[in-house]
Amino acid sequence: MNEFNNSLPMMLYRALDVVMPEFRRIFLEHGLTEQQWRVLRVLWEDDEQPLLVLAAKTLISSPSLVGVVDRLERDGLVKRQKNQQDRRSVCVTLTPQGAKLEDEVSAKAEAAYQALEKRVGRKEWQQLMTSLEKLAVNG
Amino acid sequence: MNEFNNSLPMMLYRALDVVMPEFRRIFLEHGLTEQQWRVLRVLWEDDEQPLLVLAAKTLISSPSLVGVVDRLERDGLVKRQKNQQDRRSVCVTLTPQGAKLEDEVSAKAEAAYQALEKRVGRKEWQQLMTSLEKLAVNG
DNA sequence: CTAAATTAGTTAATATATTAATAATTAATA
DNA sequence: TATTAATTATTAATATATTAACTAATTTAG
Repeated sequence: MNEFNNSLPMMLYRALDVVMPEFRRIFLEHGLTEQQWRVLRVLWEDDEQPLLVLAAKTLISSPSLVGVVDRLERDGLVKRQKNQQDRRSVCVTLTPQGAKLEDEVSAKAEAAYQALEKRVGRKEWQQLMTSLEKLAVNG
Repeated sequence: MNEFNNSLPMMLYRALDVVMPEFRRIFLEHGLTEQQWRVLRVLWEDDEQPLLVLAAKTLISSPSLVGVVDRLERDGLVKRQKNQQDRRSVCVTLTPQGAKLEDEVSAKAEAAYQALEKRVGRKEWQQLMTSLEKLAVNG
């Protein structure tokens, strides 16, 4: 069992299991799922992006993202806009309501993130990030 | 964008996105999903385990695991057995068919895993594992 | 010993993931 | 330029994730 339990994929899954619940709880307090938050998080940084770009930046596959954006649109947080240059493309944009949500959520999320970083320790944090970076490249 | 893109959670997700597709392809060749494989993988190592223990070892939540075991049972790979000592508990057991599958899948999965380890490099691999281990503990 | 708290497994409701396929465009090429 | 190929978003089918609630069985506390 030890082998499987300590395999790289399981270690990665375990890391996420340890880290994410607190963030999800914060998101839920504002009626957001983790994926919905990811989309908003990207749009807050840089509004008005094609769905495909959004998919890449949020690491959400296109088929999944369609649904996520559907529900964000249903809740009045984003809207779809057709691109006139390339009519295949759809731009996702924040509504005023979606933009406003940033203030309410980001502070808490940022605080939790800082607390996590502190808990892990700066040195260990850097080591982990460096390793993950390398894996993403030559994995 | 850079901040979010390089946040710990996103780095972890990206690592999994890089690592898992190849394994999933192998599992799919044998009609298995990743989660179904995880359950079998644990049972191959140690057959006949309560659902709750299986949930812990596979990192699949109980509600999800119920469905995974349902489908494994539907496909004749495992069966449920009621525990007479504690009638709340349900033991999940391999069928002969489920046990047989090990030979067909494990070799390929193991080969892919070794290849990955080689690609990453022993030293970097160890570093990453150590970091993930620490995160799992004090994250 | 019994009522209350706990535990194992499950169901329910909703959201997301995965793979394959499709419609509508746009780009590429013979 | 008439087609073929590639691209963007989407749908479809199935499987899984998440949170809450619920049932049955077992413990625990009083």
